[in-house]
Amino acid sequence: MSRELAKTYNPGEVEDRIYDFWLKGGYFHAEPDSKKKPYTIVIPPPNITGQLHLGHAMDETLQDILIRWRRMQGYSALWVPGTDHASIATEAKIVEAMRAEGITKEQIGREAFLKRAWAWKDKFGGRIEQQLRKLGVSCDWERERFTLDEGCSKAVREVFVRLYEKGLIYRGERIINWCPHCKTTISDAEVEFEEKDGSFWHLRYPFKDGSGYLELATTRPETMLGDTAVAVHPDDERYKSIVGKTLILPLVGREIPVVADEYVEQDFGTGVVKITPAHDPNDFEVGRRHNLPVINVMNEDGSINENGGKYAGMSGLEARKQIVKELDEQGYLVSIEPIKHNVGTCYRCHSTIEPRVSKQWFVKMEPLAKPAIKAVREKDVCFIPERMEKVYFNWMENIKDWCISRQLWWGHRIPAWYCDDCGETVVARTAPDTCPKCGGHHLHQDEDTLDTWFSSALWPFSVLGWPDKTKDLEYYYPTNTLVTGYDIIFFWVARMIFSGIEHTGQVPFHTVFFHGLIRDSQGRKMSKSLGNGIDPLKVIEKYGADALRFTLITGISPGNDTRYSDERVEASRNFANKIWNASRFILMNIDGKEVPNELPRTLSMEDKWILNSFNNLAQEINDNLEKFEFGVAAQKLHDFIWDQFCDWYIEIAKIRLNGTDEAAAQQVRQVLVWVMTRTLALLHPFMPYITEEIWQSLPHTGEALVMAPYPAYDEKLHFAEDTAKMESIMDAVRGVRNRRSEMNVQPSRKTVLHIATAKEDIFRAGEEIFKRLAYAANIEVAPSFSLDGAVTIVTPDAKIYIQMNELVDMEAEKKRLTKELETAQRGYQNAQAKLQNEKFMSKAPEKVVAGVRENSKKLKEHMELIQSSLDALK
RNA sequence: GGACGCGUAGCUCAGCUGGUUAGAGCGCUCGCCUCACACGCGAGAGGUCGUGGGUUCGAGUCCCGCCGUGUCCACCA
Repeated sequence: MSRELAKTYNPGEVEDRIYDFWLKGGYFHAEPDSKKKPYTIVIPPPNITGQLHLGHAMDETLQDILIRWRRMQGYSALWVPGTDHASIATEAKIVEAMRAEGITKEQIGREAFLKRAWAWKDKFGGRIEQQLRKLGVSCDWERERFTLDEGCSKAVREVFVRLYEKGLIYRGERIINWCPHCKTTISDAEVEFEEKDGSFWHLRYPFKDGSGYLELATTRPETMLGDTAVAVHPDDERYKSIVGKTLILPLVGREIPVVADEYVEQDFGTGVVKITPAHDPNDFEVGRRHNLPVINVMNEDGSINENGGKYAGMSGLEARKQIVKELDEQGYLVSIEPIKHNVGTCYRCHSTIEPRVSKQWFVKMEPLAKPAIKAVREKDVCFIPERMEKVYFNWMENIKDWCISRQLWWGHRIPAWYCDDCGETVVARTAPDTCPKCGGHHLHQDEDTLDTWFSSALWPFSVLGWPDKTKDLEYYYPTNTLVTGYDIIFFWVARMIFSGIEHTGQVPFHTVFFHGLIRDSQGRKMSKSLGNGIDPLKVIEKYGADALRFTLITGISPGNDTRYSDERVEASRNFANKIWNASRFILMNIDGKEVPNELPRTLSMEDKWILNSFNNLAQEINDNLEKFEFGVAAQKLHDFIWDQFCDWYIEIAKIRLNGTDEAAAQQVRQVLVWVMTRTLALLHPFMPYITEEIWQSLPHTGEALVMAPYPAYDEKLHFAEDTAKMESIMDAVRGVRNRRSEMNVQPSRKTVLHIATAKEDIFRAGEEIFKRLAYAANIEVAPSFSLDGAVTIVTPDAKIYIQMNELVDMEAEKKRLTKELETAQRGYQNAQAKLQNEKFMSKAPEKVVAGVRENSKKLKEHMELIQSSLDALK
């Protein structure tokens, strides 16, 4: 076969073709196999409304590396893909699209709305999956899931009913976070605090008995409409006498008591707090302790309701203005103080959250959190990096009940029915026909849906078939590794852990790998508002998926953020091109020849050296992947391929390839093919496309690299002696190149090298290497030479003379040698100081002492050789 | 208020349980279109590892203080 290969790698031509090849081969599909060990990852399901961004790209790349690696190692590696219905985000988008058409969801009703939503899902749900494929991810697409599909929905209902029956789900009136824009509750985790400029209104409330006023301050004056008390600290001497007295609420006229409660901070403000149980979580608690009435003064859209008297109908802001104005007019406003304070906002739309009392469904968290804390503490679930545990513990140990009902339509409808006849609440897996209490037939289902995260919390087992006892569940669960960003540790990771333990009796995964976030080249978070987002698909189009993948993992370390820049992708693209050209070189040299993919019987020094290096590499890559050190693994692969294989081995291989000895040429061809194909295997999880493409064109066994065995350390490839020899020669070559470069000798000018060494055999064997890589006309090797006026190079094992008298600047040469001597002397003295240090000798480990001793000896010899060169110049 | 991360070459970052002379990519300088690759080859310059102490035979690495920077949690009306 003869193929003209382009000088540069063209990913666009390769990627789709290779991906199709993988799909046709069914390589990504996994089934339970008793002969194999399972390895499972479930994808963090992206939102159906979402577009692929760099965060996904990194997340998926890391998972794909793990899955491909384990698959090649012989595991039954399953990667379950899927998407999340993302109730609040999706519903917002659909409502927005409807607004463009001039319709609201209320107008069309629930059923029609859901019809639209599913149509939306069908239209856009596939988009992100197609985008994922472009990255080269090896998900088992036959098992694709959706959080709102039948199986997941069944799991959701099952969980809800079980928790309800255990008393861990309840419905009650509590203070919840209300988003007036999304018109739904959100959980505490979904509230983001933002520092904003605000005002502190100092007010005074009059005593009923006319004995004056009590001064207090508030940041939300409009909530006074719902005030049902004023509180002071029980130990506060200033106010002890007034506890129990009655105040008249200005503007409203309601009589409210002064209560004593420890919640009040004496040193803050005036030490007096107005209590609005319906609109502040702390006030709610105070209200409970003192049996205060709860007066809700707010509508769903944040406007004032009928409890607000004449302010009813005004928006929150309007009411605030009007109330402040009237308070001022009537002498109740003391002062206005500007302050900065944290305001809770909705994580989706960033509207200010209005806390208000409402009847909602909650999950009782404490009993669920306890075993989940234990599982992480006892390392049944390991966090990488470990420090993320602290964040988790801090949250779990202070956990509050989880508000799970949402006033949305797109989501899992709460499986609760209310009897219109007797008011009974029925929670069931399927819709009940009759009320179990009164036998009535008039039941209506709760209008609300569940928090999106309620279904994603079940993802690791719902996608495997739970609550049914499936083969998949038995074989693939618990899953092995969860890969995600540290930003969703509360939303998702924590909730999966307690859900897994509660419902399956097992942790959902044994390891959580937290990667960092990707920032822009200036270190800023990528966001729509900044417009600094990068479209991974455009990057792939320009540089290739492999280049993007490699960029996203080079230099990363667990849990730390990284910066994206085009320059870094270019570097990865260049690396891909380097590999491409190395393979082009090999293909060129085996073209038309029968080259088996096996090691030849005899191996040269350099063959053994490269095999030894490759072997160490295999060991290191496996070790680093076990430790999730992706950045280190990528670096090692890069260095081996570029520095060792291309820059040295291929260059040296040319000697035999272009020589007259056909047996030797065949030998080196085999080594090239052997090392290249296995290096491609090592690299495959990182850069799947180019490696598969090249591997297919080289002699190989097996039908696809994606299923080829992953190289591991092999004792038979350990060649210490030849590696040391090769290093000696490489040192000498580098030394000669260095000297020639310093002296500006043209590469075309070949010179004779006189090599004085005790290891004559080694250097004689390297003759051709010197000729090719060190511009030698030929070499002379002997224990010593007596040459005048030559430039000398001193390496650990040799002293090399280059005879170029006319080019030698004696003074410069002297200076250089003196400097080199000084460096060596410093090192030697350093080593000697250690060897003479009794404490070092007695306390340092044997290995370290031996190392220093060896080093000291070498430096001594080195110094002597330099000295002799210096002497020769005089 | 609490917790955590980061501060290493001009830039972006590695550096695992402390152990010889601290690394890479990009950028820069010099020389090369050497028959795989100029998305390349060879060579080079460039670092008091934020700072002050401490532990140790030995600290970029461990401990404490400080400075700068970033993030998370809590939230005082």
